[in-house]
Amino acid sequence: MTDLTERQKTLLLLIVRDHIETAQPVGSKRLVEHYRLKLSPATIRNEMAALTEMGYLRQPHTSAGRVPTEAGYRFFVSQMMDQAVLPETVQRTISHQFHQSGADMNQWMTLAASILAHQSQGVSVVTAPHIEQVKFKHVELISTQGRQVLMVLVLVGGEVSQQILTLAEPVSQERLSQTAARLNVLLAGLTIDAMTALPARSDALDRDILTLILQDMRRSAERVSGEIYTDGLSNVLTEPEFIEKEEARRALKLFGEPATLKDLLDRTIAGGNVGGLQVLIGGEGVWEELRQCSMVIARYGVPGLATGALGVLGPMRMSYARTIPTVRFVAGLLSDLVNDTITSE
Amino acid sequence: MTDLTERQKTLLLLIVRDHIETAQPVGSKRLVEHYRLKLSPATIRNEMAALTEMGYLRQPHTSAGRVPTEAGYRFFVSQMMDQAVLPETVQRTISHQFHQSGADMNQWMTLAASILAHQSQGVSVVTAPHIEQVKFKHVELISTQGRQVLMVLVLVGGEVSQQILTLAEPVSQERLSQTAARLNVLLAGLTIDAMTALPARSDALDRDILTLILQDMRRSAERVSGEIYTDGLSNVLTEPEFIEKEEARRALKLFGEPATLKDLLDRTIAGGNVGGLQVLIGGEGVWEELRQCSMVIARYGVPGLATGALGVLGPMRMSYARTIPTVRFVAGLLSDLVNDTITSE
DNA sequence: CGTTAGCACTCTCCAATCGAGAGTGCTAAC
DNA sequence: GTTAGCACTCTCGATTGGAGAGTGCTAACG
Repeated sequence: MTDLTERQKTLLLLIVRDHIETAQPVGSKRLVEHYRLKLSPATIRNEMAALTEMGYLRQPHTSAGRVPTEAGYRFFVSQMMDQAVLPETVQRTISHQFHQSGADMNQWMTLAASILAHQSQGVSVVTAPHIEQVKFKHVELISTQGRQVLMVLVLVGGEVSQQILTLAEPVSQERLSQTAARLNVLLAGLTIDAMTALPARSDALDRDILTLILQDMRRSAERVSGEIYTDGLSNVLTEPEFIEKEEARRALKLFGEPATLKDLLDRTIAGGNVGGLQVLIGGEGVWEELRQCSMVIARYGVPGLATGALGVLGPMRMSYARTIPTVRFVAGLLSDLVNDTITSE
Repeated sequence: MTDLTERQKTLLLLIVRDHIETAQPVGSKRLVEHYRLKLSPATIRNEMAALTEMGYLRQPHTSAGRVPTEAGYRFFVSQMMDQAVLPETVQRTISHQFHQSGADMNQWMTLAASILAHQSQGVSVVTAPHIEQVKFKHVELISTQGRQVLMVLVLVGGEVSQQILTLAEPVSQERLSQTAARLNVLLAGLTIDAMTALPARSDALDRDILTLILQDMRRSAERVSGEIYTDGLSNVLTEPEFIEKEEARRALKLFGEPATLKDLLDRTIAGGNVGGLQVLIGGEGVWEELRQCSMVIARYGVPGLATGALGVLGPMRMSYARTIPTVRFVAGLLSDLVNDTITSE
């Protein structure tokens, strides 16, 4: 890594860049001509041989050009990381889109997924921010008919869940409202732990509802991330490396199943600090299905309060120069938005 | 259509069936051997020539076997329609899965999409049931902090929407609760029309909230169907006809965009009677993107109250014998579920 | 008259072949 | 350290030549 000469470094970067653009193995001659190097092809060949020796390049067959290995990409990305910036015009366009959309989490997520997919020409995933410390805020009980009751539960942070429950016997709306009012006072701002520590309620209805509330809150706490938004699935098929359907199918399948996807996103970036960007190249030897792919992922939100994850999946040959700053920028934007809506609690 | 002899009919059905199974053009010899026909290949050839003449079959090239045309498939499907039944064991398994899942619309939709995709090996789409006559049921106003207020709106039928709004100035939770209570009494059971006919409210807060409620209800009314659930996207790539990536890509793209998808589903089956099944073969000359595909779609729910749509997309060569009864069965199941939760209103 | 055997014909598919082109590694000279 | 020259290797595309499958037609058969 460090034992590369300056010339080797620039050469390696050029090769990776060229291969990302053309999807073709890059040869010495092409390199010289295309980038007007002040060196002869023969010299380049020597350097390329050295880089191959060191594991940064690979030849698909004896006489094709060179192709970056995962190590090669990794080097490229490490250079990119602290340098790539999104053009200001693009930044403004994106910001604009966000500010123009409603103040609705759902829309933000969809928009973020759409922007990521478009900019990167890859498949995007965004998980809704998840409140890390689940706290009760408000409950509402609405009688629908007979024994059916609609329970709407609001958590601190604005997460809302609804559930239809069937009581043992019909209960009037009046009594339901009283129960809700009672619980709202009693439970205001409590965490799960605080609620379980509460003495048992004498009223049977109170007890039942309380149990359901706890159940809902636990379910909410279990989720490491919220709902999943994805976009750009069809981009998978445009990439030349996915002519081999089997590879494409695997990756696509991974992304078609929200559960797996969420798992992947959560696990790779678990506990990751917000703002930090992570680039997974070639599945990092762990995810067989992603052997040919790369992912750029990041966490966003307010640590300790509410965070979510977002990322882009593409071929290993994806345009990092474009994707990395975009992911970073959108993550920042979402963090701000989350911050604005959350900190007021 | 009617001028087919009995023998031609059985032959045509066999050919379509065989081609669906093997994905290969079917020849006269194979047909005789594989189905132990009491005829010689030569006779079959004559009949096949006739069927080709009539437009039910097609030869990809001079000397390949025959392949069904869209008309051929259509004939096959029309035979299938009132005959195909889902094995009882499968029916039970599916019912079981539904009854085991929670009484949650969200879960039902996901489950339905998953079952359809699995059974048919195609891509499934399900739209949540949509209340056709939007009526107010309940509103809840919850102060989050300062001027931010969370409004939860419940419509008759259980549809819930939430929205964060920012008031001109801070308002106490007490005042919000009063406002909500007042509106709940005033608006109970009203339709959009009835609400607009209401005399203007004197209280400014009442007026603002009322406007927002109306806005939400209108938005809800505009949607012909609810949220979209889909599954089995990766199945697209397993089908041999999608080796030609371009076709696959088109169809996939169509399904990747919820908006388009919803439009397609709604338009094809708009006003269709619940229970009726519709089979779109080869895009019916209208949808260019689906030239190679077929869709089996149905509406479910309670007409005039709440209906949704569901369907399966696959290659034109899809297993109708499997897909048609599955779609029909799942539609029936969902109708029952919707009926159970809705009629009690 | 419907059915069947036989046969010539057509077309695809596959494998083998071949030459062009690209790129390399090595050696020797600058 | 850099470069020119050259022999070598390997892929890719076009071409070719069966093999195989399936057809349509004709003539014979019951």
